[in-house]
Amino acid sequence: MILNKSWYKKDTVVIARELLGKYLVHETPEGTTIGKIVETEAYLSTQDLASHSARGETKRNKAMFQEPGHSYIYFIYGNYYCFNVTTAEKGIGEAVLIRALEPVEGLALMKKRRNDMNIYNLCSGPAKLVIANGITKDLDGHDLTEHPLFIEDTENQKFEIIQTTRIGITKSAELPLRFYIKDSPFISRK
DNA sequence: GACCAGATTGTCT
DNA sequence: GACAATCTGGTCA
Repeated sequence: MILNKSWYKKDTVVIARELLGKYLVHETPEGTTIGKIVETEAYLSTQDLASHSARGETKRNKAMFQEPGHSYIYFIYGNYYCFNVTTAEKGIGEAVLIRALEPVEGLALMKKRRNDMNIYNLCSGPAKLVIANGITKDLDGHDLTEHPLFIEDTENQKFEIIQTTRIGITKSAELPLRFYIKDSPFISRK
């Protein structure tokens, strides 16, 4: 079942935790890929200088200020895209970065896109999972309750959640806003 | 118009 | 473990 709009109406940090274990599904002409979310990071509006929204809305981060439950995809380091789920009310500017997935379906397609045979290296990083799932900038601002890109609920699963500091940032690096499933071999970094 | 930092990855040591 | 590659948006260093 696709997570509906009302599911996204809660605190960004709560969503970051609850997205763990959910399925990210992308349907393309080449086939469908599904990955279980095993690692996320929350980016807040205020008191979070690492967030793109810290200095207000611009053309680039526009999607971040939409209603919750949309995608925010941005280009970084000249080569890569990162995929976020928007949260918080329209105009606030918060989001959850999806950092790693456990491949569930469409493994052959993911391998083809990633040019790599090792499943532990297919989606173990924010830019890697974007490539493996064929996500493009065209999907920036996409409503994640609609096809072809959406997040699906899963059966109740039991796992322990680890909360720690975020990765790859210099500002507000001390904030404990990163979450991942304990002992998952598919996360980006320990 | 120019300059610089950046929510990363792959490659080399 | 260290660092280069690569380019766009935001700021004016």
